[in-house]
Formats: sequence, structure tokens, C-alpha cells
Amino acid sequence: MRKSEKISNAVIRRLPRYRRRLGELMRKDITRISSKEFSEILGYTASQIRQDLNNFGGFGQQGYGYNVKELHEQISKILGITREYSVVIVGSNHMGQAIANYSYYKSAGFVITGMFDINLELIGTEISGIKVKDFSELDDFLAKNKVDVGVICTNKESAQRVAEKLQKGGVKGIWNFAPVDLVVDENIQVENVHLSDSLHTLIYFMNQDSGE
Amino acid sequence: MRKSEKISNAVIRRLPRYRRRLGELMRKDITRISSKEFSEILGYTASQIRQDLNNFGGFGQQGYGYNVKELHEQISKILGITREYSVVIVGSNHMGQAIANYSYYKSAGFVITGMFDINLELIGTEISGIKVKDFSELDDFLAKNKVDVGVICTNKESAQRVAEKLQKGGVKGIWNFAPVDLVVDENIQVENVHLSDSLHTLIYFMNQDSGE
DNA sequence: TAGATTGTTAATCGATTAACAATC
DNA sequence: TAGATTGTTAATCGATTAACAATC
Repeated sequence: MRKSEKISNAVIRRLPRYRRRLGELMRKDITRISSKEFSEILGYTASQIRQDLNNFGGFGQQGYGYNVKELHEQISKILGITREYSVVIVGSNHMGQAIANYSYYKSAGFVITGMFDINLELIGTEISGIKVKDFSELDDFLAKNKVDVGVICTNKESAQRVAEKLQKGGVKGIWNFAPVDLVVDENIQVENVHLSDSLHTLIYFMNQDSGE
Repeated sequence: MRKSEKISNAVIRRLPRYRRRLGELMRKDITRISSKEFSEILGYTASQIRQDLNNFGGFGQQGYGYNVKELHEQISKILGITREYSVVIVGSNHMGQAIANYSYYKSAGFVITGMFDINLELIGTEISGIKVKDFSELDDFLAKNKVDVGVICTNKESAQRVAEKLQKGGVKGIWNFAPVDLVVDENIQVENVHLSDSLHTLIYFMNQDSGE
């Protein structure tokens, strides 16, 4: 770790939201913001925002606040959204296609370099300009191309096997959409998008709310 | 609140994972599990598991552990996954289609009763057996049908307006896939699936890892 | 300079872990 | 009964909030 002290997950997970909101402010031509004003937009306390940011350095100026554009850049740097990332999608069914077509990625430095599937009807078709390859070509593809992130959009039965292939192929991060908890080396990062868990949480809070 | 003491979000967000893992155990015909064994599967401490569960009642038995099937049922009950929920999807582009086609929902009591879009090329087409309706029919549809959950798969510019329509139409929960923070009445629950935030978090941890 | 607002330390609050008596 | 494991209280740890001196 850079600063010899570990920064908590909670802080990290707030950074993308900070950045997103700063982007919105930029589009509205707002150039500066105080932690107090920002706190009103975000629903966090001003104190928390200042604490969070000061994990990484003093980006503000006393008596002035924060420069929106500069803070946006600093957070981009902290997150590492400063270069291109090569991404492959394994599982080219509906979810894989939705990911491939999510126009946001292109503008944010994510380049989809490969899509894979085992379904013969999908192999060879073109999705968002990318030809779907046979899953059996994945190992070879990973050996020949430096890939940063693997996206798993397979069913839950195949996900672990795919994760292992991605790991062997040298990816550094796995974005997992399958409803399973993957087991991989600790030097590989897994970020889960567990849609069913998310929906279940929503259902809980919905029911809770009506009971109050 | 039922028990006059608020249960923390952190606890609630672990419940779907508990339930999912219990489902896996059931499929393996495992009938009982101790908090210690379960902790090894989950990567939580046994203490945390027991604490979490005891927020809702004593589901275990001293000297024995927990009955897998019973605990699964109890958690389903706590979450509210015991009846059917009517769901409409607003925005029938790739992400909306992926949600509609996610076969999991059908088996878990979620029934997609409507899909909407403004794109004339999509209106009238059938997705996973559901005909896409014109967005302008949404108000009328919500007035005539009891809908529990609205899924927002529009772009970020339209999301807030859609949320307001859903709110007026009486939905209790919004599952939001647009990269914005929605403003709604506090009796409406919003669960965000912020894909870009998730990806940014992954990128951070990937870069961190290589620096250590 | 005076006013505003940060950076940072201290205080509080909440969540996790440990310990153990209760009990199956 | 003896052994195992829960339910639950107490201790610890970490994260959030409050306060204020530093400073632009």
C-alpha cells in the first residue's frame, strides 16, 4: 500500500460516487464546491467527505473549498481511471450483450477486446462490433493478448471454471455477474454484481417500509 | 419496525448470501450445518453469523447447529421472498432485455408484467414473451395494475422522470440501473445497481494489488 | 484583514469479535 | 451424561461525526 495504512473499503466504494457527482457538476459548469455544499448533494456529512478525501491528500483549499475539475481528476487518478483497460466478456448471452453495448465503457477507457461463448448459434455473430469467439479459444486468446479484466456472464455452473481460466490467462480483475462466490488467488480481484442478492435486499426494505 | 430495534443494513445485505449458500447446501443434500462450518464456507466469523441470525430469532439448536432447509425458509421469510412480486421494466434496450431474460426471476416469484420503451423500433416487439409497450402507456398501466417493483433501465437523463412516474403509479420499490442517484419519497425503496461505480471499484483494487 | 472552509485530532457511535453460560 | 454448539453479553475494533486550530 502506498501510504503504509490501509484505506477502508467503505471509503473506496464512495469514491466512484464522488467522481460521478463531480462529473455532473462539471457539466453544469460549476467550478468550485465546499464540503458542506457537496454533503447536501450526496447525503453524507461534510466531515465524512473531508475525512475520505484526506486519506489521499489535501485536495482542497481553506476558505475556498474544492476545485471541481481538479478533484474529479484526482479521484480518477486514485481509482486508476487514467489508461485503457482491455476487457473480455465470457458468456455472450443477454447479459454479456448488455455489458458489451453499455456505451459508457467506451468513453471511460474500457475496450472490449473479446467475447466468448459455447453456444454455436452465437459464435461468429457480431455484437457491438465484436465477433463472438468459441469459448475453446479463450486460453489461446489470453496467452496472445494482455487482458486486464474478465467479465463473467455465464450461468452459475460454469462461472468457477471460467474464473480459473481467466486467472491462468493472467487477468488482474474479474467482474462477476454469475450468482456464485468465486474462489481465486488473492492477487486477483473479484467484484461481484449479484443481481439476485440486490433484488432480495430491495424486497426486504420494501416490506419493512410498509410495516412501519 | 417489528422489533422496535433497527437492524443494520450490513446485516440485511448478508442475508441474501446466507440464503444463496443454504440453497447450494440443500442441492448437495446437506441437512445441517454449524455456524463454524458455515463460517468456513462464507468467510465470515461464526460469531458474526450467529449474531446476524439472532437479530431475527433463534433458528439453531445447541449442540446441533442449524437445519439447512429450515434456515433457508426462515431467511426467505425475513426477506419477504414468499409471494409473487409484479415487476415492470422501463427501458427495453439491452439491459432491460437482459433483466427480462434472466431466468432466475421466474423461479423466484418475480413476474414481469410489463415492459416499456420510447423507441418505436422496440415498441410492439416481444421480449421473453412480453410485448414492449409505448412509454406513454405507463401511467395508465400502473393505474390499472398493482405493480410492486419498477426497474429503471433508461439512460441517465430519463431516469429521474421515470422514477417519479413509478412513484405516482404506486410502486413500492425501484431497482435502478441508471447511473444516477434518484430522488424519491422516503416510503419508496431504491436499490441501485451502479455498474460503472462497481467497475471503478474493481479497477482501484486491481491497481492497489499490484502495488503491494 | 475578516470570513470561510479545510485538514486533522478527539469523541462518539456502531459493528464485529471473543467469551462463556445455557441447553440440546 | 458428556460433548457440541447455540444464544447472548462483554470487549474490541473500526468507522463516522464533532470540534477546532490552521490557513487560504
